[in-house]
Amino acid sequence: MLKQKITLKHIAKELDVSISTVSKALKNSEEISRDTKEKIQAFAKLYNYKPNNIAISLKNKRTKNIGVIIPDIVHHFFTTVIRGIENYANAKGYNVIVCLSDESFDKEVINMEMLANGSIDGFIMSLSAGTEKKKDFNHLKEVTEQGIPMVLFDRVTSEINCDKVLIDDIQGAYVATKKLLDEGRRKIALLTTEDFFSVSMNRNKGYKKALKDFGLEVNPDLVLKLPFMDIDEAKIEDFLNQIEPDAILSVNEIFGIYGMRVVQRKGLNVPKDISIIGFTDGLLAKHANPSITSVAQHGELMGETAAKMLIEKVESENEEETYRTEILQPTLIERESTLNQV
Amino acid sequence: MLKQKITLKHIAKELDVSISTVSKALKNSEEISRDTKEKIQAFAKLYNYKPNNIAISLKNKRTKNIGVIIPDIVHHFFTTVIRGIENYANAKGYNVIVCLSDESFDKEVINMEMLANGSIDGFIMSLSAGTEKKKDFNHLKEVTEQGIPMVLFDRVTSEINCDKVLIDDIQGAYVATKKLLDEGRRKIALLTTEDFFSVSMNRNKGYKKALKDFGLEVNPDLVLKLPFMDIDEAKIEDFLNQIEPDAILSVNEIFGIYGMRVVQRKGLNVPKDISIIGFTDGLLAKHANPSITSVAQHGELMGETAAKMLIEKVESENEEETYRTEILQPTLIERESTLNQV
DNA sequence: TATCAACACGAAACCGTTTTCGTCTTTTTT
DNA sequence: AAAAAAGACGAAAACGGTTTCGTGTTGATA
Repeated sequence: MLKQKITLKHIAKELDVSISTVSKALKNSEEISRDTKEKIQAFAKLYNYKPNNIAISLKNKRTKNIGVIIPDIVHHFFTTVIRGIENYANAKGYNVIVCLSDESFDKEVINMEMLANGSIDGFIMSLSAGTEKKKDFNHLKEVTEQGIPMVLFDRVTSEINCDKVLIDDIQGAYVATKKLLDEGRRKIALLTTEDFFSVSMNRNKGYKKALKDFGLEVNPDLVLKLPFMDIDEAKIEDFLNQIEPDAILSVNEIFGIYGMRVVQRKGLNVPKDISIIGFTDGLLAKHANPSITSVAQHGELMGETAAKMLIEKVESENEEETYRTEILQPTLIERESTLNQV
Repeated sequence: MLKQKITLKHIAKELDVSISTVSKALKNSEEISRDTKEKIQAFAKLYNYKPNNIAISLKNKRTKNIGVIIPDIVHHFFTTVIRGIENYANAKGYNVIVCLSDESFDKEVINMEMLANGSIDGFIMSLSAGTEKKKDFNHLKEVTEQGIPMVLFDRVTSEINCDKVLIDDIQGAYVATKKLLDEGRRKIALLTTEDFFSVSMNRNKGYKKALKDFGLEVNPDLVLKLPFMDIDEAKIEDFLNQIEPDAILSVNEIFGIYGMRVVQRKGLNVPKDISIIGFTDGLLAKHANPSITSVAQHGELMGETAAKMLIEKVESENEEETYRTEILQPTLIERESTLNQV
C-alpha cells in the first residue's frame, strides 16, 4: 500500500547506472551527458524523488535545524520571539526545534544535551528561572566549547561568551517611570519579581534612576517583590491598600493586570485616579479595559535578530571568536491607562 | 580551542581496539570482556562521549523527532496544545519541531515537504485557514501514503484517513447557548467566522440546535460573520447596536473581548444587562474585567492526546491501517460575564 | 592429545548521500 | 597514426553509528 521512499540506489538499479551517476545527474553535473541526465531527471521527477535529509546531514555535518530553548511557551513574549525566529529561519531554509525548559534548570540541561549531539547547528535560548537562580552555566559552557554557535536573548548571563540580543531594560523602565513622573505622579509603586532575574533587576534600576534624576528619593516600601508563578492577588491588594500609590509600574504584563483589577475593585478610576504602565506589550495589555500603556519589547524583532546572528555564525567559515551583543530599544506604547500628554 | 566531538573511531584508535568493540562495550554487550568494557566505558565517560543522533537516525530510520505544523503560534490555544505535545513527547524522548503555516496553504505545503524527507517520524498538525478554504489536501495525502503517521487536531478534514483529536464543538456551543437560555436570555447574538472553518461551522450548529431544542426560532440576523484577521470593531459595534442582544456567544476569545468592549462603552453592565460567553479559555477571557465565561477546549490535553496517538503509531510494528478519532469534551468555565446559577 | 565449546574480538555491510579519483572510450591534435 | 585531451561514467571512501557473521584463542572434554 505505502509507496516506499525512493532512494538513489533504487533509481540507479532501475536505470542500470551507478549511484554516483544518479547523484551527479540530479545535481546537473557537467560530467554527465545530456541524454543520461534527462533520463535520470525524468525518472526522479516521475517517482517524486526527494533526497533524504538525514543522510545529507550526516554527510555535510549540517542539519539545517536550529534549536530554541525557552522557559515557557504560554507567554506572549516568547511566542512572538519564536515567530520572529521562524520567520527568518524558514526563509533561510532552516527548521526550528522548540524545547521548553519550563523554568527548570534540569529540563534545560536535558534539552540541551538532547539537541547538542548532532541534531542542530546552533542554539537560540533564554535562560530558565532555575538556571538564573542557580547561576550554574556549565551546560552552556560545554556547548559553546564544542564550537556550537549560540545566541542568548532576553534572559542572558555575562558568564558565557556568545552572541546576545536583549532590550535596554533600564531604559525601558526609565522612560516608563519618567512618563508617570511627567504626568505628575509622585508615589509610583513598582511591582517586580524576585531579584535573580536579570531583566527585573535592570528594570528596577531604570525605575530608581528615573526617580533620582527627578530629584526624588527611592522609597523601598513602594516596591513589591512577587514570585513569578502562582500570583497571590491578596498580597497585591494588601500592598496597594497600604501604600495607596498614584501610579503603578509593573515589570511584566500580568502583575499590571492584577494591579489594575485590584484598584478598580476599590473604585478607583484608571487613569484618572491612578496610572498604570506594564512591561511586555502583549494581548492582555492591549485588550484590557482600559487598555494598558506598555513598554514594548519587540519580541518578533528580537527573534529575527537572534536568528540572523545565529545563522550568520553557523554559515561563516572563519572560526574567529568575536561575539556581539545587540541591544534593542524598547518603545512606550501609550494607551488608556495613563493620562494623555498634550 | 574547541574540543572536537569525540566519535567511536577516536576511542577505538586511542584504545587500540576496533570500532565494533567500542560500540558493543558502550552498550554493555555480553560479547565483550569485563576488562575491556570497563576500560572503554571509563574512557568514554572521561571524554564525555555521546553518540551522534544523526548517524543513529540514519541507521535506525527513526529520528525521534516529531513535526508539528500549526497555523499560528501567537494564539493561546495552539500554544497550550504545543505545551501538551512537548510534555508527552519529551517524556518519551522525542524532540518537537515546530513549523508555522501562518494560515497559508503554500507555507503549509513547504513546511510539510521540508520535514517529510526524513527529518521526522510523524506529523501533528492543525489545518491552516488557506487549506480549509482551498480544500486541497494532496500534501497530506502524499505524506500518509508514504506511511508517515499523522495526527490531525482541532482543524481537521474528513478527506484524510488518519488519527484525529478534536473537541466536541457542537456540544460546546450547545452547552454555552443553553446556559444563556437558562439565564433567561432570548436574543443571543453569535459572533462567528466565515464558513470554511470546520470548527466554526460546528459551533454554529450547536448554537442553532440549542435554540431549536428550546423551541426558539433561529434568527439569521443575530449572526455576524467576521474575517478572522484584522478585526473591524466598528462592524461589531454597528451589528450590536442594531440588534441589541441580551447575550453574546463568540466562537473564539477575541471576538468576545471586542464584543464586551463595545457593550461596555455603550454603558451596559456585563452580566446584568447582557451576558457574554466565548470559546477558547485563554488568558484574555480569564483576565478580562469582568472575566469571561468560556468554553474550555483543553488544549494541553489535546496536545498530549495527539502526541500519545502519534507515538503509539510510530512505535507500533504492525502496519494495520486503523485510525481513531478521539473526541474531547469541552467544559464551560463559568466566570463573571454570565449570571450565577443558584 | 585431538576435538569442541565458549570467549573475546574484528571485518564488513549497511543506512543514503556526496565527492574524489580513477578508467575506459571517443575525439582531437600534431 | 600515435599521442594527448576530452567526455562519460563507476568504484570507493567518507559521514558515525549498529549489527551480523566470521575467526583466532583459550579452556574443557573425551
